[in-house]
Amino acid sequence: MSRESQNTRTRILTAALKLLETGEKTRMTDIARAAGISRQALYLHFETHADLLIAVTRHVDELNNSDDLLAASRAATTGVARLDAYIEAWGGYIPVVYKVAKPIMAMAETDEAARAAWNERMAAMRHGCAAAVDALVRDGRLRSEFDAETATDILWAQLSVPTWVALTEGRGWSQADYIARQKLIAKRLLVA
Amino acid sequence: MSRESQNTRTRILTAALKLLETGEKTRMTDIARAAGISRQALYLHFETHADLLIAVTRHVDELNNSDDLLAASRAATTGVARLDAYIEAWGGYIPVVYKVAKPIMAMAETDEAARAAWNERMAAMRHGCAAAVDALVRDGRLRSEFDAETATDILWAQLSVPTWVALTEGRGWSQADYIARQKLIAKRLLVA
DNA sequence: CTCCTGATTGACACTGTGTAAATTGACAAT
DNA sequence: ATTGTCAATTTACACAGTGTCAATCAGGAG
Repeated sequence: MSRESQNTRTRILTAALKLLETGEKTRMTDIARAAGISRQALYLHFETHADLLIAVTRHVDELNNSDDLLAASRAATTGVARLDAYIEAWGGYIPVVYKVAKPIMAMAETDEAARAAWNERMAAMRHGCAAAVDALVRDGRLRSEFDAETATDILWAQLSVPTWVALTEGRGWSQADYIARQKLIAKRLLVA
Repeated sequence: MSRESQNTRTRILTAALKLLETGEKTRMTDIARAAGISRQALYLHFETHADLLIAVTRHVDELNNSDDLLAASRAATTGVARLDAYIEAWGGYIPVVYKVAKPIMAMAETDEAARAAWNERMAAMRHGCAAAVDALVRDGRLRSEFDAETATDILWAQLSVPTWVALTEGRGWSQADYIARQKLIAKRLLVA
């Protein structure tokens, strides 16, 4: 809790983040070595491995002012503009958060805390989708074949991290391709 | 290789499949106990845990005559009919294969053999998507905003297992909803 | 000086995968 | 009936990684 321990905590988060970004292993041993402390000392700052990685994602959110991302799309006037802005914002943030999110997604299979943290994140993302869909509804421009909730589900799945991974890492889409095509897809699916 | 060992091998696969289908743990110990042999004896039949699970997926494919699934969509005359038939066939097969595929997907993060097996499966699935898109091209009904390869990528990502998981398990879509909506989505995205 | 706090070290428990050596058991050949 | 063979099996072990515990050290605040 002291100033000193805060520094160490930040040092750990920074070291772990660096490992994650360079794609290196992030076992407790590796993180400890990277942070210049003993493995056991990590447990003074974080309950478990999962808790540490979750804290890193929060740290990344802070470093990138992730809240500001939503502000941009909220500022849009029309529903269509808002949809575009949201895809631009979230789609651009995925590559930033992915390297940190990847081990958490993997852990989510077995670890309850990791699963909860990831679900929370996905719920927040769906919230953004719902806001865009609602804006379309207000403009009277949501396609009639889907109700608002179904449309939100579709957009949410379309913008999910696994889909991004499949198209960029799996199929070689550039980030620019990804954003441009997702905008096209979303408009075709949802906008009347 | 003997008749006897084939029986044991099949017994192991059957036991493992049953565990997977009931959602129980599938550590080597669990599979061995379910098959009525010692854990170590499993290694006489399968090199590693991953190899065993991969063999189970192949076993499932055989039990369900997975090749016949494609036959149905190949028989379709028009491109649109083929697209529908493919979504029906593959979309219906996902819940069958998912319970077995899930641990393989999880293992794919760390295990090379699991990753290769899963990638192969996804490549085969994409092949089916490509065939449907090509049929649309032949009919001159593929939307002009995407070329055939991009359209295939989009369909492939749309029909991916993670997307199915998100919409059914994550959002509560029934299997019937899933199939019907995916058909709508695919037609809207790809058919002129 | 003493107390407090964070960090360190070394040892250990636990889970799960994979390996090695010794043993069993069935069956065929003589 | 005896022996040899070979697959199948079991007991025991090695290894990696997480998390826990106890004893100790170093430095600053009172």
